[in-house]
Amino acid sequence: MLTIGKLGRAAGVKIPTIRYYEQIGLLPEAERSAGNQRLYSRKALDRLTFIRHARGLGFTLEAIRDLLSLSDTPDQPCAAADAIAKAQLSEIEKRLTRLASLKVELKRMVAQCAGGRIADCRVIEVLGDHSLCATDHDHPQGGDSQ
Amino acid sequence: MLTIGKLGRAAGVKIPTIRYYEQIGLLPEAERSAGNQRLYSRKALDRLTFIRHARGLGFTLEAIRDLLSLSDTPDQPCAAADAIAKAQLSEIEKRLTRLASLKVELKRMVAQCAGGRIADCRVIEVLGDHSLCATDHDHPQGGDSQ
DNA sequence: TCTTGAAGCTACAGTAGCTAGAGACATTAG
DNA sequence: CTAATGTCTCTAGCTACTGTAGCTTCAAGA
Ligand SMILES: [Zn+2]
Ligand SMILES: [Zn+2]
Ligand SMILES: [Zn+2]
Ligand SMILES: [Zn+2]
Repeated sequence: MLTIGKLGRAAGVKIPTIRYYEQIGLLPEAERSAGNQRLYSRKALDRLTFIRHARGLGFTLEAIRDLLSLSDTPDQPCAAADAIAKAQLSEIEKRLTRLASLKVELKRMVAQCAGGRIADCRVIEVLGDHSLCATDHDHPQGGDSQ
Repeated sequence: MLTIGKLGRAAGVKIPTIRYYEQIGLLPEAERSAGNQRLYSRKALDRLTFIRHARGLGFTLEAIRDLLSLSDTPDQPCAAADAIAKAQLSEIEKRLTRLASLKVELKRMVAQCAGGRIADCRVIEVLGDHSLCATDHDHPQGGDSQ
């Protein structure tokens, strides 16, 4: 059995994060020692490692919750899991597209500035007027992350 | 003078967002009508448009705050503004790199699954074991967005 | 056995950038 | 004048944590 600190080091997850995952029900409530400290099994380490890896790939905690519950029913078909992964892939692709166009715009902006006074700064000018942009680079409404 | 609704429509910003920007001091406190409703000048519209455009390019509100205060001193050299833009560009480039490697991993995962039972699902398997990944795609610590 | 320092506990507050809702007041078109 | 729409303040909520305060417990050395 591992203490929370060892579990955290083993999985690469910070202690408060582990407690947070327990609090939101992503990890089951840990067993406790006589002195009320959390104790974790090997299985808990696997689960946390799964979570950490999925987070590293950008999945939301909600998606991870679903994936974990799917992985508890190994005989079911995996279509649902695959669908979650595909959705994540397309989300990432969407963000990539958007970031690529932001990059183009920012590069243009920075390159066009001659470096004089603020009054003549192309950066400030372009920020004030989208019609000076080359692309549409639309504003997103719902953003999650990384 | 514009009411908050007209200002919002003109700039493409939702009403609560405008009030939020005022609350955090990104927009100055608006003048009020006899009936206590906010009234905005053309200048306020320009400022909000600037904010919205910069947000659309992924700048944080803090960066925008700095850019706005720089643009109030038109005779200063623009190096500071350019530095903010360059920092934003490199942030975007960092995210692009990361997202590109996530995309590779996710594509691989999805492609390798033959679509059987969960027990044999490549998606679930890879999520549980990073050594099955082709790249490092490191977990970030501080994520902001889009 | 005693002591000390590290590790763990709970609970709450804070981060970014909004968004949504309740319940009251203002403005405007017909 | 009335009804519909717009706006007001205030509060709480979202994601995924992170940090703090003020305690208790544990492990190792003397
Ligand atoms: Zn410049
Ligand atoms: Zn633009
Ligand atoms: Zn599968
Ligand atoms: Zn991996």
